This record gives sequence, C-alpha cells and structure tokens, in this order.
Amino acid sequence: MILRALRRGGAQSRTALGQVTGLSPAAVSGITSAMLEEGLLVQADSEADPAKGRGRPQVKLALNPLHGCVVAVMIAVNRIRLKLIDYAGEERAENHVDVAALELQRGDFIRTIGDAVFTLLDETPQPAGPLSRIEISVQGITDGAGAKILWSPVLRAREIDLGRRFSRRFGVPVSVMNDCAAMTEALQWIDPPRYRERFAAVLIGYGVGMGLFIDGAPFVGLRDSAVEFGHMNHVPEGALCRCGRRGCVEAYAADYAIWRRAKGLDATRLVAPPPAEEMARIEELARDGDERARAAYREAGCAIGFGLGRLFALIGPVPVAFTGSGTRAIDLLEEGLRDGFEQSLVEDLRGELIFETLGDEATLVFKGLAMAALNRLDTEDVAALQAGAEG
Amino acid sequence: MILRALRRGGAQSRTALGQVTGLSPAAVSGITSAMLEEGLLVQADSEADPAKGRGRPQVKLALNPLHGCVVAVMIAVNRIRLKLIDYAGEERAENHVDVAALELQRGDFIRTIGDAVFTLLDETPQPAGPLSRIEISVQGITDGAGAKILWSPVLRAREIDLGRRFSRRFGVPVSVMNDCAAMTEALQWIDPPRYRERFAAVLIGYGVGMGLFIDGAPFVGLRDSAVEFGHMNHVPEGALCRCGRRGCVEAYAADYAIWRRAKGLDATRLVAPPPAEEMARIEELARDGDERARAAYREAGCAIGFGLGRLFALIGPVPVAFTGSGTRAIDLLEEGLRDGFEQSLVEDLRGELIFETLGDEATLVFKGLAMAALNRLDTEDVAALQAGAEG
DNA sequence: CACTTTTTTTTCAAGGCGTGAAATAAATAG
DNA sequence: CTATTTATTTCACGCCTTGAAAAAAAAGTG
Repeated sequence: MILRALRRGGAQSRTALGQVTGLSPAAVSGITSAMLEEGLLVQADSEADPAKGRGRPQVKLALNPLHGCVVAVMIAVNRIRLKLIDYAGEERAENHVDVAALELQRGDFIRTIGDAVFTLLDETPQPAGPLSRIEISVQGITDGAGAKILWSPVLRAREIDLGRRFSRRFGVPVSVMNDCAAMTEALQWIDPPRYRERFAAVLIGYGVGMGLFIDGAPFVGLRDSAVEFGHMNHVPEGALCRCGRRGCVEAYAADYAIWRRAKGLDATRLVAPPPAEEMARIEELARDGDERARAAYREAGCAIGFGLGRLFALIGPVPVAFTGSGTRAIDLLEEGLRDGFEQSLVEDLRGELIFETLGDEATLVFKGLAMAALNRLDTEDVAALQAGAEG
Repeated sequence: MILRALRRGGAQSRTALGQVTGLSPAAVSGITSAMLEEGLLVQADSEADPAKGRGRPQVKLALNPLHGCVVAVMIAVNRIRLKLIDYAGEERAENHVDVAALELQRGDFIRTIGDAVFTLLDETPQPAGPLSRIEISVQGITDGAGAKILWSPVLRAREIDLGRRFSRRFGVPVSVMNDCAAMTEALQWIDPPRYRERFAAVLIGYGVGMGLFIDGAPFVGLRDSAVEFGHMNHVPEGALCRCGRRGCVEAYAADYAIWRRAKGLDATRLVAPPPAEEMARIEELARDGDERARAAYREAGCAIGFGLGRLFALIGPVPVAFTGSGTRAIDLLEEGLRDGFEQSLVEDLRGELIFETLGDEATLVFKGLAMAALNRLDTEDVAALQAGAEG
C-alpha cells in the first residue's frame, strides 16, 4: 500500500501516506523505517519545498531510484523498442532496433532482443540500480504465467519462451504481456478518476486488440493475458480474417481490412498488410468523399461498435480508450461506431458511450510495461522484507 | 471459512475442518467454541458413526438448524414459488401461488408475495429458527445492491423495490437476484469440481438468460445482478426482440422466437409467448422432420453457439450448464449450437465446448437462492461474532 | 483391571501486525 | 527564550494466528 501510494502520488510525507492508505501514523512509521533501511525509499531533499507554517516540517519520502531498474521491451511490426526505467519510474535510457519481426527466425528474434537489452544496459548513464526485471509486450496471445508468446500476428514463430531464455541470461525474472493489457495498466496510472475499476483499451491498427480492467484488476483469461476482442465474431459468415475464421471484428477494422474494403477487393480473400502511406491515401480518399473508402471506415466503426455493444451486454458499460494508428481516422470511424453501438444494446443498458482517443500507443504501452514491472517488483520486495523480518 | 466448509462438506470434526480450511487445530478450536456458544453450531449426535479405531473419537460439528431460517422466493411467468430453508440448508416447508405475474398491478404483486411468505411461515412445522433473510429471484434486471427489480419480462411494473417493502414488513434483510445468477450459486455448491472458478449457466425458455462465475465469484454488472447474454446482439439488423432491438440472441432462441420461426412468421414482428403445449407440438414437428421447425431449432442453437463463442473470445472457454424448458429440445439445438460455436471462435481459443444439460431450473434456482441467502447470513453472523468479541 | 498407545481436542506462551495515547523532535510566533 | 504547532516515534495493548505441550477419551495389552 505504501509503495503504491508513492508510485501514484510521488514523494510524500509519512503523515500524507497515513491519510492516503488509511494506516495509523505508527504503522506508517514502522513500515517506512524498514523500507528506508532496506534501501527501497530515500528522503526527498528538503530544499525543494521550504516549510510553509509552524510546526515540525514534513519529511517527504520518495522511491529510491537506485534500488533497481527494469527494462521494458515493446515488440511491434517492424521495430523493437526498449526503455530502461529506474525504481522511481523515471526513464533512464532508450534504444530501438528496426527489424521486420515477421521475417526473423526464432533464434534470430530472441538474439536480437537479448543483444538490444545488453546494449541498453551498457549505454545507460551511471549511476543506475541493478537490473531487476524485464517486461515485454507483444500483440497476440501470451500464456497466463506470462513468460511465453504463444502466438502473435507480428511473428512467424510460435510458442516462444522468452521468459526461460532471458531469465537465465540476465538472471532476473521476465514477463511477457499483451500490448493492450499493458495499455490498461498505463491508463490506470495516468487518469485514475476515469480509468479506475472497470474500463477498456482498444488498439486499432495493424490488428485490433483490447485490454480490459474489471474491478480494479487486469482481466486475463486462463491462458491468455488479454481479451480476444479482435477475434470476437461480428457477422456470421462474414469477411475473412487473418486468423482463418470469418466475420471477426478485426476482419473489418484492422488496417488490412479497411484497405481491402476501400479497394473493393473480395472480402473472402486475404491481403498483405498495407504500408502506412497506403493507409494515409485511403484516409485522404475517404475525406475527399470517395464512397468505397467512406463505406470501409463506416463498416469498420460499425464492427467495433457492435463489438463494444456485445461486450457491454456482458460486463455493463465501461469507459473506452482508443489508440493505435487507426485512430488517426477516428472522425471517419465515429459514425459507424455510434451506429453499431446503439443498434447492439438494449436501451436500459446503453448509457453513454464514453470514449476518448489517445493517438500514440507506444507511450502508453511503455508506461504500462514499466508500471507492471515495478508493481511486480514491489510485491517481491515486500515479500522479501517480510521474510527478512521473520528470519 | 469454517462455516463455508461445514455448508460444503456437512458435519465435520474439528480436525477435518482444520485440514479443509488450512487453519491450525488451535484456531479451529477457538473459533468453533465461540460459534457453539453463539448457537451457530451444534454437536452432531455421536451415535450415528461408531468410533472406528483407537484414540479419542472425533466430535462432529454441524450447523445448528434452529439458529435461523431463510425464505427463498422464485418468481416465474405464471407461478410464484416459495421455500423455507433452515440454517443447516434443509428445506422445511414450501408453498406456491399460481398467478400470471404479468397481469398483476404493482401493489397486488407485492401483496401476493408478502401474503405467501406469511402463509409459509405459519405452515412451517415447529420447531424452527427465527426468520433471518428473504431472497428473491426473478428473470430480468435487478439493481446491484440487490433489493430492486428494475425490469423483468414477466412483470408489468418496473422499479419494484421489494427490498424496502419487505425488510420493513418482516424486519429482516431482503435481496433480489437474477434467476440465472442464482443458478450459478447452486452449481458451485452442487458440482464443485466442474463449476469452480469460471463457468456459466444458460437458461433457455421463456427468455434467454445467463449467470456467470469468474474467478470463484459471481460476475455482476455495476447495475445488474447478471449478464445480459440474451440481449447480446447476434446478427446486425436481425430478428425483432421483445426488448425492441433487433438481432438479440433471445430473438432467435427464446420460446417465442423458435415458435415464430417454426410457423414461418415475419421475424420483424413480435408474437405472444406460446404456451407450453404449443412448444411441445413444434418440437414434435421438428423431430418428425418438418423443415421449418428444424430450421428454427438449428438457428436458435446457432445464435447461442455464436453467443458463447463471442463470450469465450472475451473470457476464455468455460464449462456451461444449460437449463430451462428449452433444453427439452437440446437434441434439436445441439447441431446449430456446435456449428455456431465453431464458426465464431479462433482455433487456438476454441478448446472443447464443455456443456451439460440440467433440465429443471427450479431446483437449481432454489438451491442457489438458499445458498446465497445463507452465505450472506454467515457473513453477518461472523461480523456480529467479531463485534461481540470486541465489546 | 491397570497401564500403554493412539487420536482428538484444548490450553498456553509467543509472535506478527495493527492501533491509540503519549512522548519526542523540529520548526515558527511572540 | 518560551509557548505553540505540527510531524514523527515510542510504547503498551489487543487481536489473531501458530507450535508445542497438556489433557481427554477411546482402544489395545498383559
């Protein structure tokens, strides 16, 4: 609780921590003194805020940046990006490798990431805490325990056990999570009033993905780390999806699907993913009034709208954040989105469709990866602290 | 924990309780002695099981049937049924009123139930514990706090605050829950190996409903006590549903929808709910090979299959129990069910569709109501016990 | 029949984790 | 320099748990 409060609220005095967490001053004092001793916390420099009133001045406590650091790895279609984040949550270094992941063999793929992590660690300006965790995000299905990529649309290989490989190589725990799941973690930290108990993040772009928070916790399947919103059926016997099934939401709303529809191509055949410039051209066409292009976006919005309606029928209405390259065309999507949503939901349940568009998914994903990694680290630290107190 | 173990496993010795709950013998001894003192537990008669070996014989503890009792009320289309269940979970009395709920005014409806509860209490053979709770189930939407019926297809009135009315009249807490939510509670107690962490109960009949358990707890919306599976969209612009929207699962799989389709009627118009004999006739027709009737059942199964596929895309595959009058035709539904299911789910996620058919929903609903009421009672009792220990 | 063995249950001292009240520390106001 | 104010720490206590030992209640044994 103490660590979470510090992560969320920044440096705080013991009194403030007591109020936020509901613990008594005595408890806060005991816990923080143990944490100071273990090097998890440090006293924030008091020069920063001159005492404002009478009485003993507050001593603000902060997370000790040198206690450790984590590496966040974001795997995207043709770039692998890395950041090093210290224990206090500050970015210390970053790095990337431009590579089309789909064209890499399993071994090359693993080696590429491993080398990039080494480079990042070497390049990080001193002083830095010891590496404590690696957290990796990828589109697609990861296993529940969180160390394997089971399947990803951006990779050729399947069942890649990054956890086993890297935890051995770097001597620290490694987790893999779905990129949309990472985004929800970020939203929770970035805008807690809106994204608190139940909310969803939807990524529209190369594919369609969703991360879901239910009752303040990430909602994960037994095997998967995310919700297969993109491969939820929209129309029986509908357009052909990359996954091999017909009628998935993704087969209407992903880049390739919008491109296919806008070009008037056969919806029962797959097409190669269009490059970004192609998508920009389609957008332009639609804004210029091209009927087929407009229809493509309308139908894409509709698929997402119906999908959300179906989701809300199950879990009730929740705020939604849209991200990804597809949101550049949110103006074109919105009409279909609202249409589909309203058609698919009983009046009583409809409420308002509360959504916002957050263009850049990378920032969000990194923030989420960092917070997920640091949270896990906190849990371990506390467990270690308690074990230490016993022995 | 102790009370739950006794509810689940019946009369048990302190040692057994220690093993089941993971508590030490010392803790079990302390807790049970307090509960014995408060009258929650009693010693089971030792004559029942003669000592089998050496050593001090176990003293089995059981829930004290006289500690209290709960009334379970199940509201169905044209019958209101009541049961009185003692603290040990045994049915002590039952009662019913045959009445078409749809034709009752709000006041008459409330009075009818209230009078029936009184009659039931009067008729219960002595000795009986004091009335401690009333738990009511109904099809439709109830509010999260669980005391109001917001909307039900079997009632004319809306926003019926049964909780406020009855808690004042009977001086005990009253809860209202969706009937499918009640069924899931029952499944958890009846077949724990299968229905443990994540599972669903689907009711097919007058309407289509679902209750969902996620991670060992009932999954409820913010406003609703259940999942609106029946009004999840199946086909955009599809058949007209009672709720006023088009394409809901219910508009294909409820009695009226099957009847409408089998009769070849216009799917964009509503029909009156067919009586049971009518449905039996349609079933017979389908089994005799009537094409339209067969198609009606196939399409109904398909709607449910796609619905489950969409659900599973979100939460992963879970075991499903089907109940309700519609399951009499499960043989006719199954083909469409499996078809729809397989078309709607990515291969990786499909797994096996694990389902079973439990014909009679009433038994299940009552069991669920009883367990829900007794669980709430247990929680209150424990809270009272702790408050007592403090003061 | 007295004594030993076995098993269940209770008792007892101790420890972790919290609290409230009081003491202490560190500043400002007068 | 002293009083006042506010932050933090210390201390005694209570709750809930545990492990170990004691007590209880039966059956086996010579």
